[in-house]
Amino acid sequence: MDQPVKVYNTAVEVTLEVIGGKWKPVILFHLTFGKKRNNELLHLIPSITQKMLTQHLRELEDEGIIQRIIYNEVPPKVEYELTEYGWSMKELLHMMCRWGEMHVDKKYQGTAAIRENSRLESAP
Amino acid sequence: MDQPVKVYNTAVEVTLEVIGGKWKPVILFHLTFGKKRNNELLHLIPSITQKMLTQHLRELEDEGIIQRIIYNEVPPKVEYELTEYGWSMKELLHMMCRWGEMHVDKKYQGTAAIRENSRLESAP
DNA sequence: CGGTATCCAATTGGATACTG
DNA sequence: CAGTATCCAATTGGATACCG
Repeated sequence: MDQPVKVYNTAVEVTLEVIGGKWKPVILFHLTFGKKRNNELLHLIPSITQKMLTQHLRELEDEGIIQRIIYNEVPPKVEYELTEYGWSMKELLHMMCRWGEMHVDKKYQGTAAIRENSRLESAP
Repeated sequence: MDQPVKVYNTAVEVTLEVIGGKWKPVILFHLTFGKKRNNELLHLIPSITQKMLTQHLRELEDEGIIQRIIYNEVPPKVEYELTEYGWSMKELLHMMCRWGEMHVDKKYQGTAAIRENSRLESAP
């Protein structure tokens, strides 16, 4: 009875609470292409530090967006992957990616670029 | 020649640079429903302060996403609206909104709610 | 009404060293 | 390999007072 109810002003704020912050969308974006290990993510996101990566992975795990898979091996092996629920973010993440591609092409023409073949371009 | 070129690792980072942060998506979301005045935005986003609102409005203006319309009246009247370019974010913002609505319904059932009739639900 | 300016608190981010 | 722990720097956010 009378459980505390949090009220958001718009649903956009809800989404931001889950994927807000500097790194979460980037991490999740990479995971939409499949399972990734700690070190893989560090290399895919060169400017992130181990501390920030771990911190955000834990928060995403707590939200039920991703899950850790721990293999009992030596040396240790851990993989991160989207949960079934986490996959519901794929469309949104890819839309963010496509908008960014458009923005670079249109506004930063020649003065900014996107590394490697991480462009979605015509992909779904 | 040899103008400095900024390299992003993924296009998602580009998008975050434009609409990242705690308030920008919320501000823009409200603007997708039409022009808004300073005071209107303050009431639509009760937890934002005047300082933060102004600061983010200026940044969005610099990016060419929104524009200020100053009416020469007494008392002063200023309105903010999306630029034609800014409208290209509408689909993304509304998708963020819809994901948030789904998340509240699915995960916070009963313990969180979205204020007023700001839900999109079946809207485009 | 629609802001600035200032100052201070809280949060976030990063470098480095160390652990199972 | 996959992290913790600690400490410090930078950025962000907020309260208050004031201005055109």
